[in-house]
Amino acid sequence: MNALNNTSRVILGLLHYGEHTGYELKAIVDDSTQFFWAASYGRIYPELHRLEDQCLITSREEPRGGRPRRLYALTEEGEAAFMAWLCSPTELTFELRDEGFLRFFFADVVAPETARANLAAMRDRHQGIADRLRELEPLVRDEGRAFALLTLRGGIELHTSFAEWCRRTEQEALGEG
Amino acid sequence: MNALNNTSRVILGLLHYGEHTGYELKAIVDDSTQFFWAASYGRIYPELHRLEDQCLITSREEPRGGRPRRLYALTEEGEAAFMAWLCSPTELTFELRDEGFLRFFFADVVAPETARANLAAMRDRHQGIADRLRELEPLVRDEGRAFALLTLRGGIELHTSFAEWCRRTEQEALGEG
DNA sequence: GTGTGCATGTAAGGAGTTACATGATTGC
DNA sequence: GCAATCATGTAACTCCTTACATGCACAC
Repeated sequence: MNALNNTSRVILGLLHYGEHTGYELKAIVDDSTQFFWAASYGRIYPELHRLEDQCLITSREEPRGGRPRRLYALTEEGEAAFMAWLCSPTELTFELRDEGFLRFFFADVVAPETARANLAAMRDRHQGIADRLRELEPLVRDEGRAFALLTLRGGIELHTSFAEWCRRTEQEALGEG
Repeated sequence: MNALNNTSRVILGLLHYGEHTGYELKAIVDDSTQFFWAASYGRIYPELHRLEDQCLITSREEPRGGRPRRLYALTEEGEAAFMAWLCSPTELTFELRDEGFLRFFFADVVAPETARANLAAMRDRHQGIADRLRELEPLVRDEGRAFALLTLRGGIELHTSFAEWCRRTEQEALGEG
């Protein structure tokens, strides 16, 4: 009973809804889980091979025109492993690495204008993510997966709060521009 | 002009305020930057050697009783590299990996009680972090570093918002317990 | 015929955690 | 005497990104 690693959790989850190629999985991740659970080609392809070796997924060739293409699907074992993960009561992974916060933490050291610029960059960053997520909203709504939509809205809300905190702190701690 | 890696940024930053051992650096990180910028012994010690090779820090032996102990301090170059990083206008690293969100994203698949349990675990997680940060507040306040305190309060606020979102979503999307 | 997108992969290297190994000191 | 804490480090391993390499299909 090996625990699923980061990339395999999202792969099995997405394959639960239907067959996909590695390329498609990457595109889906980039438009949905990206901001709280990223994945790169360099992990997706090797992980697909590994999961197939472990019989959690199967694949079949399904060329599009003359272009080779491989579709992956969950096996029963894969489905079981996915469900077991979804329902397991283990501690939830939470990892954050935020350079904006780190710079702000050290901002005693720099001039107020620099601190303000850092905070503004941080604010832009989070506002930018929130905006990008907001653009995704109609697409996700049309897909009809209620929890995917709620997750997206959660992300929008969190990044908006983050940006708000930056804005407020700029004013309260560093005076008005 | 090598860019500083993750661990070196926090090491140089902390050494700006004074000499420390690797062990102390780890303890300080665990009580301050931990939740947005973690570091482990397995990275700190090798990184201290590397930074010394690059002449960004120096060290001296300073045994406490018979117990060997090595104190590290910034060199001028190290100070300059730290300042350059603090003021550089580059894109800010922001990485998040949140298993609570990932599970919630897939919650269409499971029974509502399971979805609610996942959300409750997520809420507890963030409430727990917020509570831990709140405990740190008096300590950080006494240190007199205004931005460290503001950062801590930012963390408390963010994790509290996170927990609030969980609570609200539990009620709105999954009905009352 | 050319660029964009679809499609699959590997190689290299850095980042990061965990477990292990060692040993002194301090307080109970 | 024993446990907790101070203190330094390495080894093994996973994770992850980035860059590279390849090639077809389709629209302009």
